[in-house]
Amino acid sequence: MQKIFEETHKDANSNARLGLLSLGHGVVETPVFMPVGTNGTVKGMYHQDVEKIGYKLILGNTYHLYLRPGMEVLDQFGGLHAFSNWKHNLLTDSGGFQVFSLSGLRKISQKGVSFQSHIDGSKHLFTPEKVVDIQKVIGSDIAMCLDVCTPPEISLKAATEAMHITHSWAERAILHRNSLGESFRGNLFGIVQGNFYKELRKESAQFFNSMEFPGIAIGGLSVGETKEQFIEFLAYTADIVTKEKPRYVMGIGSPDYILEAVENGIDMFDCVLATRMARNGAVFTDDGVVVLKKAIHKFDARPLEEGCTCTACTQYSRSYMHHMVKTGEMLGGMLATEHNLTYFYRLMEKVRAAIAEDRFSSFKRDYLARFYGR
RNA sequence: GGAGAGGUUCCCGAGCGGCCAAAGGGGGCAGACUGUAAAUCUGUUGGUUACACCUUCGAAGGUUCGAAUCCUUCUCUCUCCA
Repeated sequence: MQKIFEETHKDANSNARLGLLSLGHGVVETPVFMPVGTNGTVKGMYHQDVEKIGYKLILGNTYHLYLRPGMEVLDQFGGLHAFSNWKHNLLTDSGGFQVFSLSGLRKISQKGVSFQSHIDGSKHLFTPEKVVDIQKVIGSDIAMCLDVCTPPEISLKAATEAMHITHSWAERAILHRNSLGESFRGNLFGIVQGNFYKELRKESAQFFNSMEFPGIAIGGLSVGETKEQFIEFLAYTADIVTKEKPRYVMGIGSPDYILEAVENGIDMFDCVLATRMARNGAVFTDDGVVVLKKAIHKFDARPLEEGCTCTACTQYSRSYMHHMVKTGEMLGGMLATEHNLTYFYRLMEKVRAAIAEDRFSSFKRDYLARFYGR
């Protein structure tokens, strides 16, 4: 197994760390936030602008891309990089989360997960092997194992069963990856599950520590639990997952969740929040979230955030952004998305600088105090 | 001048004797959004001393136990004919 991660600095007063993640389409500095581009596009953004902000690693989604445009199209174009003209790294989620969020349409068995398309209702089966195959065609630099993600407050029995299926699927995914040899060029990551039971989290983390995965994700968080639960289980799980490999918490977040993860030594995270909230008219700033549709911005000539380099902040006022949002113009969502992605990129730059200077914990405390207006 | 249609809560618009403070949109306001079935969804939108009362369906008067709904007059708008 090839080593793709190198820790370059460890914060003196917390578990936060800096690292370099070497992937098929370039090196990525960690901790890193990855924008989500489910359908081969970060909604509302040109790839060139995502790149210009500085992002070198974005997400795609196996489930969505498999349904549309389908494997034949992606195969013809030689993968998603060429098809979507994205020159940097791609991480694809396995569809495990869709298995969870589209739960009304799916059925899980030891064999795999059968589900109905949310688009046309057609029936499909995902097995751990098939999901590896799909991500091979997509050309993912990081591919995720098919897993079973579960919501909070399920029984120990149900959580155990879901975890065991996740583990057996991981073993099969590894075997299948190995059988593909050189033709599978991505890095297959395992996903720790275990719901909100510490004994299961421990078992799952140890299981994945022992497996031949180049990176490990902590899954099953940010699925509807309280923030206290999130913090508790993040810290507990992160403490057990090996520090030799890149560690990825899936599906976060907001600045508080991200900083919490970084403090626990997490290297990677992705979230739709930045882009979705932008499309719904809310932008992030160091002073908190600004809801653009509010009348308070109607005559405000200031930019969204002083000093921000994005298009909205350098060329338009809050008043204009308010107008864009109120009128439902496409440009509003586009500008807000670019702003939010710029915001999160700069936040991560500040995070990395703080770690480099061994002051992450105070940075986190001060940042959140300002963000939440205290 | 003649004939017809119509004036409903911020706007459009349903209602055509009681279940109407009045459907449904829109707009406004508030909230949610965390491995994207989301440029989406939810709540709220006359007043108050609030499981009740008050004011409200162009205006005034009338019929009725009861009227946004029926009658009379007035007023305004629109369409057609002169």
